Amino acid sequence: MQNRTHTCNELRITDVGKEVQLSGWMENIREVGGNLAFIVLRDFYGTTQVVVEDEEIMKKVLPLNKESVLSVKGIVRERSSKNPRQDTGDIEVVPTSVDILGTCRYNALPFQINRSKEADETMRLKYRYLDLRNPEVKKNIIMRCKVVAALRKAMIDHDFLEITTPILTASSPEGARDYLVPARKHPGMFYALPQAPQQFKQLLMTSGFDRYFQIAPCFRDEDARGDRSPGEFYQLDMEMAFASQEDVFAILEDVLPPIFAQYGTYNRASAAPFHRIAYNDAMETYGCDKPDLRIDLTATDVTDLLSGCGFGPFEGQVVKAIPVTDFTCTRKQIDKLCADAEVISGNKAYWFKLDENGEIAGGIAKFLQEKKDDIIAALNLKPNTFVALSAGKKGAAQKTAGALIKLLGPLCPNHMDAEKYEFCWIVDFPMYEIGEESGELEFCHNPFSMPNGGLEILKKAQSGEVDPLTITAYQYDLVCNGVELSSGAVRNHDPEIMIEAFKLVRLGEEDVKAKFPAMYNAFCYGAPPHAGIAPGVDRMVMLLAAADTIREVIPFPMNKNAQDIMMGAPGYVEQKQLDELHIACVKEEKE
RNA sequence: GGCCCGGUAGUUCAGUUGGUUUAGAAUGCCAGCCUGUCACGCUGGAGGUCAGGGGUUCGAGCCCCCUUCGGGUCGCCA
Repeated sequence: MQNRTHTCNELRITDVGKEVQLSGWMENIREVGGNLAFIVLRDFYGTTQVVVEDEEIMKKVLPLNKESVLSVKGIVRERSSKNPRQDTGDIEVVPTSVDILGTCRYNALPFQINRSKEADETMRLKYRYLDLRNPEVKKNIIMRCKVVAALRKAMIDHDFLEITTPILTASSPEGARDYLVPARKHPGMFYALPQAPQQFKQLLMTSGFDRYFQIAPCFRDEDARGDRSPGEFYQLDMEMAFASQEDVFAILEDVLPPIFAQYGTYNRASAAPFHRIAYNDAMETYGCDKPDLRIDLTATDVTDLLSGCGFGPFEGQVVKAIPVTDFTCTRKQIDKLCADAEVISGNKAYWFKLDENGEIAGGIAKFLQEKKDDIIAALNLKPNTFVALSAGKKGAAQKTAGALIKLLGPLCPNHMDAEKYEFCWIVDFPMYEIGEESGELEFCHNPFSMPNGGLEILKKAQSGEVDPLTITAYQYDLVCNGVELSSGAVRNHDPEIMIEAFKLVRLGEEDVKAKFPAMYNAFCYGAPPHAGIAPGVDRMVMLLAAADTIREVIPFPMNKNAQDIMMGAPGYVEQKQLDELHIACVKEEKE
């Protein structure tokens, strides 16, 4: 049975007189008196007005609840009063018959469809199928589909093959917490859902595939954030054989800007080559490893100048200063800025101003008067400049400065050109760090990256000639507007270098073999140099949609506590299922 | 797990140092009226365990404590 001849966004003045059939949801019915009512019929494509003048049809539709699904057969007629704000606003359909295809049994919905974005998020997620009826909400999902299609096309055009990799795989010993799946045929054993197809894609390189990509689902059992959905997310995962860092950069610099410019809320995106900032420089200058380059503010180290100025919290600490010229914010905004920075970073923020007369005033000014001239010279201050300050151990001072910069940007429109996409590469990540808990040398990121300097530099570190903390890796992040889109690396494909890299963190060949058996063994059979990266699809779409949270661009998102309250996941299962899986649940003991 | 913010009609919110009849508004819902609406309009109506529990007080939506739920953030995210 055919339900429609046209969609609800198709009929125009040129269709007047045609006999048509439309189907969709009854978004609204306006009964204006006598025997006259107007129905707004909505489908995926848009809305069309149906005018009810017939008594029989009126009797049929008036008792219906809004959001019931109708099929309307009728004649297209020119409206006597047109609506220029509606695509189909020149016409209306006069029904000859109305069929009810799906009744909405409730006259009170959990929220009004076209205002669902204002509703409580828990309600939206519980009734996501109603939330998604809102064209404003649906829009982001449609855009996501188009972006994914464009990414796929661009990658295929660059001679990448999309290859799917297993979802049920082995638990990996490092990184995030795994989602485990019990193995029915192997009591006590578990599969894990992949945190990323990392090892598989490197094995594909070892297999001789030259260019791989995949819109890959990734699963990590970690807590949520506004830009991090719990449980699962998608990456544009890619890897290239015989490739350098430059080759990877060139691909993404070619693939991403056109897609951002075409689909983004803002139509400007940085052109190739993207800015490159060394990790240590980013931390010094922007106070974070994902700077928002739309903001032109930077932090300056003023430790030598201010740590001994007499202000207690600066005593013996690293001090960072962020000058903001032509500052116009109120005292109230400054207080909020400092309070917000403290919430975000966990450290207090301080400030002073160089007022219109060139005097140091406000905030901690009284501790600075003695060194006024030095301060003005060091920071090159002009009148009407606000200076935000942070202090603490190096990391804490940087982090607070980073929080201040990201808060100051939106507060000072003259220091932020917000309506564009500004990409940058963060490069030269340190290979090793001193672990906070262990106090010993550990891998800073992942152990698969190629150290800058290769085998030689590792051997020098081993012999004490070189400080291992100064070794950098061919590891890079792609950042856009302060959002980390992606991490990637030139991989360590040489078993000898791998063993040497592990030696520095007190692990031997046996440990490498035990942790990454497939990859290590594969590399022993001749592996090509290779490099790759994996931009997060959800985060890209979030940026493109200028959405407040990542949940706005995921069709069926989970809540912060990793629950799908619509489906009831996670949920209890039948005892029989547990028995088959050899699982006995221990009741959680409450203290 | 720590810290911060929040929970008041179906929904979004207001609610004054703690004190005025029946805790308000908007929207939605229900009823009546309305022949060109398009956020239709007009009149009327229903709708509340002020998240739950305990405390302070002559008196608590408001102050204190506990619990719970939600959001943000830190930890965490090779």
